Amino acid sequence: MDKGKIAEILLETGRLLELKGENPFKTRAYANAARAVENLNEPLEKVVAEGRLADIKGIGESIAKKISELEATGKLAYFEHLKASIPSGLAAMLEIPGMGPKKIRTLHEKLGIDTVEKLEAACKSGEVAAVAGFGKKTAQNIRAGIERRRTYASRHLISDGLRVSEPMLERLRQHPDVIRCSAAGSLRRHREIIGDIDLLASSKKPGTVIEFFVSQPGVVTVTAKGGTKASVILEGGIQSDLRVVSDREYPFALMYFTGNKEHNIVMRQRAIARGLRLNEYGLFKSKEETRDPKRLVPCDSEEEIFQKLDLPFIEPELREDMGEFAAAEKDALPRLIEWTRLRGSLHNHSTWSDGHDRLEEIAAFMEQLGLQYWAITDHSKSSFQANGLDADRLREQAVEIGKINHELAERSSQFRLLGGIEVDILKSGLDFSDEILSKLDVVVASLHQPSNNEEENTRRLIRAAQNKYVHILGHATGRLLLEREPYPVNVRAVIDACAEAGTWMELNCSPRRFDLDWRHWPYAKSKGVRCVINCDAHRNEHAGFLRLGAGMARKGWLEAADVVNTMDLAALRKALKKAAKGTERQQEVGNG
DNA sequence: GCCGTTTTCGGCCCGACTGTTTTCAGTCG
Repeated sequence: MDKGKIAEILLETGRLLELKGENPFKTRAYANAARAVENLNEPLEKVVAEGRLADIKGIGESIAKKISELEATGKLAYFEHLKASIPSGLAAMLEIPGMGPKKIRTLHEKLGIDTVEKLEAACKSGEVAAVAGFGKKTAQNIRAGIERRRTYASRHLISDGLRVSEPMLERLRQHPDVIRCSAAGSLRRHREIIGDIDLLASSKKPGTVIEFFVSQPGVVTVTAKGGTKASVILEGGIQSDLRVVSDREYPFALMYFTGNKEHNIVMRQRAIARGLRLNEYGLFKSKEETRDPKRLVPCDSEEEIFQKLDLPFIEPELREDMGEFAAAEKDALPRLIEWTRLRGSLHNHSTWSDGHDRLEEIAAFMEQLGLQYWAITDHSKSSFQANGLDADRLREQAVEIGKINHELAERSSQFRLLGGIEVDILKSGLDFSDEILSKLDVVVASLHQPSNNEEENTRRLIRAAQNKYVHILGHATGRLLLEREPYPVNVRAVIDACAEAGTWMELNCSPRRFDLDWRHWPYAKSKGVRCVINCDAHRNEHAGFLRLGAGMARKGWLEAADVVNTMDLAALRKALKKAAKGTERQQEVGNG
């Protein structure tokens, strides 16, 4: 059983225990253990086999046993019993905003409510409002919550979040009473999926800023409004929370609300270990929780707060409690890539297959953006639904690209199109022969018709990676965020194969993909696999994905040197001569 | 249920907001 599934079961176990009214620290222990499993940096079966489970922080004797059982049998008796003892509808109710384990339990005990439908009916009939501790308002809110959940998903692509948050921030910035403001939370950490948009502002007049915020265009509903905090639902269904603090508190609040939760806990513990106390209002010289300004250790920026806790600045993207503290202690934090270092994209489409823009339009647009190169890698013939190219059309396209490049050269432009293909990885091998592939500038190999069999998919990808004319493995797991799970594949084995063959891996920066996932990049990097941040552009505006992709690469701890398309055109052309790469390797061996 | 270079028992991050209370519980982040 893979670790993702095991983590899921542990998480679910914790949730069920919550519904049972278990000690909250016990329920949290399951969530922590799930996280520890998820973030494990080596094969779970190896850790289990060597009896080292309980050595992992967050996993003790009891949960170690449960993980072993899951690993060995694929089942957990404890979990099955637990699940059978709790109506499945109760767990579903946890998803309703405002409904926590206590309320769910109360309603279940008092009214026998065990499904969302019954809950809705009981709210309507007034039964819920009559229960002690509940009231009309609560019943109303529950109904609204159910309704809202039906209308809007509570998870959103980061691109959707940025689209509404950036103009909102811009308006806040221009408000005369706003001193500083920023996105915080998962958006600032650049998670691929966000639940809501957290915004933070500093002001001497928080009330006016809150009023301004809730009256913004695009605000559909105000769900909460106080003196320093408000929550709204924006058009499109994204929730946005604004907190307003004093400017002195701002850096502390920014740090606090950027999180993530686990990162913050470590920060607080570091403060406590130094006889200090950290919260969203400040860093205080006190052993007790306090907001006493006389005890404040003043800090103007997040940098200073980190400094006071003996740490270098940790970039928001790294604040996931996934090794950033250990790296910071060793002064080994990466110098993260900046998106402005990117010179082009090596996987894109045109009207020759399923893209929106013509070659000359693409060249003009990308040149204008100041990029140095843009590879045209349309689909290969087996992707007939995408109007894939056969060998003849591929040749014709190469001629067209040649003409455009010739014109560019004539007027001394530094920009060039590169010719290539996104070749399908079929069951039988690649969709084009080596002979054809060998003539192209850029070959991206992608699996578009995966099987349900992990070994088969893995084998196909590895074979493609080993082909000496394949430069890049495209979107290696095939996931579509919020739409489609990745196909089953042993990602580590594929990474290992790419490392071995010197094949680059794509970080597909379409916001629906972000594939390979940022969580895999530290491993890929450790193996020496280089990353290509590719737009997979189907229209010119998709060039903007480069910025999002760089954000994801940052989350994956990547530096400019790890990313192929930070190279200038001349260096890239050299690197693309994959046959030459093989030669280089041989030479290295020969020389070594 | 986990954890410990002051601890193998007694902690475990903590404040804002809401609604139902009139001093607090539940939820959320």
